[in-house]
Amino acid sequence: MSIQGRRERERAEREQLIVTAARELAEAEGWDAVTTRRLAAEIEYSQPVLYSHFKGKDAIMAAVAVQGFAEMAAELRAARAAVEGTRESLTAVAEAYTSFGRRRPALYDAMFTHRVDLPFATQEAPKALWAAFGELLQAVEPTVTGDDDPGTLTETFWAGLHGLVTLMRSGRLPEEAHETRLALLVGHFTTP
Amino acid sequence: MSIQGRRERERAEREQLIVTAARELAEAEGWDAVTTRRLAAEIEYSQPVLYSHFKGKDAIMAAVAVQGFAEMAAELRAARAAVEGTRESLTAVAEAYTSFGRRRPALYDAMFTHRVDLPFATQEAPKALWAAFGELLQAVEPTVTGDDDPGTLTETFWAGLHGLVTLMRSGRLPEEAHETRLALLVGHFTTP
DNA sequence: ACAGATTGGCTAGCACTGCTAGAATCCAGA
DNA sequence: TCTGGATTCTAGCAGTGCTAGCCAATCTGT
Repeated sequence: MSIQGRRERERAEREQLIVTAARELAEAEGWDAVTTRRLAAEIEYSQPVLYSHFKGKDAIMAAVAVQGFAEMAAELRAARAAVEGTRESLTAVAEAYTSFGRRRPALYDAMFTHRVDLPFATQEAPKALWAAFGELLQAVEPTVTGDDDPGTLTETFWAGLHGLVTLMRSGRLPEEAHETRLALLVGHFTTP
Repeated sequence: MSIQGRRERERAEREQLIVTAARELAEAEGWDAVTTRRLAAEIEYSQPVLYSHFKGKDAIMAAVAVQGFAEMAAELRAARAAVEGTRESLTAVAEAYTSFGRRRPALYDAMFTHRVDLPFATQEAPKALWAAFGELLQAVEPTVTGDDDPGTLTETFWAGLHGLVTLMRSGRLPEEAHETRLALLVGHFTTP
C-alpha cells in the first residue's frame, strides 16, 4: 500500500511539474516556444514521459488553462470585493478581466483562444471555469432590467471583454484608447 | 515592353491562383490543411515558387485576409442598405457580421484571429479593411449620445461582435442562444 | 543564326515539430 | 540473489516551413 502510495504521489508531483513548467515557459516565451522536447528538458525527463501523463500537447495546454481559470476567478473576486455599487462592481471586474488578459497573454490564450477540447458551457466544465464565470455573473446580475436572462447577459458582456482583449493583443485595436473603450462598454451595460 | 508585360501579367495571375487556392483549401479543410506542399500541389507548381511570391505562409494568409475584408465590407454594406432606421441598421450589420464569421470560419480566422503583420489601426491598413470598418461605423454613428467618439464606440461594438463570434466558434458559448445575445448587445448599444 | 547571359523553376535537403515502437533499466517481491 | 513487471529512455517516423544550388528554357547582342 505504502509503496504504491508513494509512487502515485511522485507521479502526481511530476504531473504538476510538467504543468507549471509548461506555463512558465509559455508565459516567458510564448506557446510557440513550448515544444515537447524543450518541456522535457525543462523537467529533466525524456520526451515520452509527457505522453504517459497527457494525451498530447493540447492536453497539457488544457491543464494550464484550468490553472488559469482558478487564478482569474480569484482576481475577479478580489476586484469585486474591493468596491461597492453595481456600476463600480462591473467596472472593477471588467478592468480586472482585461488586465488579466494583458498581463498573462499566454495563459489567456490557453484559456480562451486556443482550440482545446475542454467542456465549456456544460455541467462537466471544470469547477474553476464556473467560478470565474460566476464572478462575472455576480457583477452583471444587478444590472438586469426587464426579463432578460442574467446568464445570457453575462455571456454577452463577457464576449465584449474578450473581444477587447484579443483584438487589442493582436494589434487590431490601438492600446491607447483601451480605458475609453472599457468605460463605453460598462456604460452601455449599466443603465444610468 | 510587351514581353515583360506578359510576364508580369502571368506572374500576377499565378499569385492570384495561389491566394484563391489557399483560401479554398482553408475554407474546405481548415488552415491546418494548408501546408506549403499541399498548396504547391494544388497550383501544380513546386514549393519554392510560393516563396518567390510571398515571404512565407503568413504572408499568404494575409493576402487571403485582405480578400476577406473586401467581401465582408460588401456584405455589411448590403445588409445596411436593405433596412432603414438606426436600430434596424445596427441589427442588420451585427447579424451580417456574425453570420460572416460563422459561415466562413477560415476566412474570419485569417482576418481577425491569426497573428499576422498587417497594419490595422493605422493609415497604411488595407483599403478593404477600412471599408469594412467604415460600414460598422456608419451603423454605429447614429447611436452616439453625448460627446462620445464614434470611432471608439464602433471599436467597442466591434469587440462585442468579435467576442461573440470567436467564443461561439471555439465552443465556449452555446450556439443556441446566439440570437438572444446578439439582440442584447444591439439593445445595449441603442438607447431606446 | 548562333553563343552567351539571365532568369525561373525544380530537386534535394535542413532543422524542426508532435508523437511512438521497442530496447534498456530499475526495483519490489520471492 | 534472482526474476517479472513496470517504468523510462533511445531512436526513429512522418510531417512542417523554408532554402541552397543545380539545370533548363528563354532572351539579348553580334
